[in-house]
Amino acid sequence: MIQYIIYRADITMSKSNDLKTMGLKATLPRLRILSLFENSAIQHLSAEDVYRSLISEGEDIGLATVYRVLTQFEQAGVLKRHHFESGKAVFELNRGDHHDHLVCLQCGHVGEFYDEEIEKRQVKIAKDRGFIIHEHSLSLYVDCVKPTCAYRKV
Amino acid sequence: MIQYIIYRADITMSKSNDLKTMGLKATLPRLRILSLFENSAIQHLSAEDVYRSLISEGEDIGLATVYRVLTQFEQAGVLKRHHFESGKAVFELNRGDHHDHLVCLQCGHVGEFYDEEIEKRQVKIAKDRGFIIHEHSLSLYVDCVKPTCAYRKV
DNA sequence: ACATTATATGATACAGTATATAATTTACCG
DNA sequence: CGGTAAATTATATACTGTATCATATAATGT
Repeated sequence: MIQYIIYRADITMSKSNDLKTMGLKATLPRLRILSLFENSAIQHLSAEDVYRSLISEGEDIGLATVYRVLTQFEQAGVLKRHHFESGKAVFELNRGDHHDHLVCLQCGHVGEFYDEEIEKRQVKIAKDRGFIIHEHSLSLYVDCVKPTCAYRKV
Repeated sequence: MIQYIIYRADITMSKSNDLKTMGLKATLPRLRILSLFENSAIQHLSAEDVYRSLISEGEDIGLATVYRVLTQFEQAGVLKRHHFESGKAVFELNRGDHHDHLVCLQCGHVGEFYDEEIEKRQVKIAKDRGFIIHEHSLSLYVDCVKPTCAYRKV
């Protein structure tokens, strides 16, 4: 019992200010979800992934809450939402940078890359057609050829 | 009555061989859907778009059939399926070329572009990381600045 | 042409992802 | 602490898409 109090206090100490500065109450589900993204080895998680992960840790959290919090975090700029070909949205921590994705069709692993030249040409292509780029989505769907391809299936 | 026969015969004449060469029976729903994509001013249509369009033309078609036929056409290489941010899949005629998309967030209009340099760099990026590109998806989400932005909302 | 046979269709039920509702619980602040 | 406003939970409900199965249709052989 005492350990639980300490654990919870620890999380609250380190993260509640982050939540408050984005205008959100520092509730336990929000702290748990934020911690999960910061500590998980897997960067890209679906709502279902988050839900299952917290349930398996013994948290009493609802799926609706997960969806709601993920959307709030996205709006607050803490998470980024991506739509890959799976049909379900995946989320990752927004570390301030921009990058595109490289998704292995064999193992589901999601890698990241950034190419200055591609970025420039995208802006030019849109501009030449009379548009202003709001955002873009570039995903390369690949087949691993490395023996290291043994990641968890997303 | 004679006009109807002529119309139907006309479609059957021109398109049924196309369907047969892909191992599909030349049924009326398939001919209708193929015609729709070939004649529609809007290139990118969702399953719901196709269904509504055919219903409004007086066709007695089921939504399940539309989904089934669209998937068959995709597998046969007649259509290409895309997942934009809307969450629902859209289809377009596969004219053999490759192109990427430029989606206006204001009006939903979908434009196309192709950039040789971007294509090359994508291949190189994947190769450098030990992957072979299977396919890729690049979509620019833009805000129209042209007064001509008055297309139908997707 | 017609009958046969294999396939396709369409209504419905169902699966999966995501959101809306409303009663209960929780966090915040004096 | 205690009051209040907001968040959570479970449930119901959208919405996209697929599976099922009885009926209808197209291709094939005579």
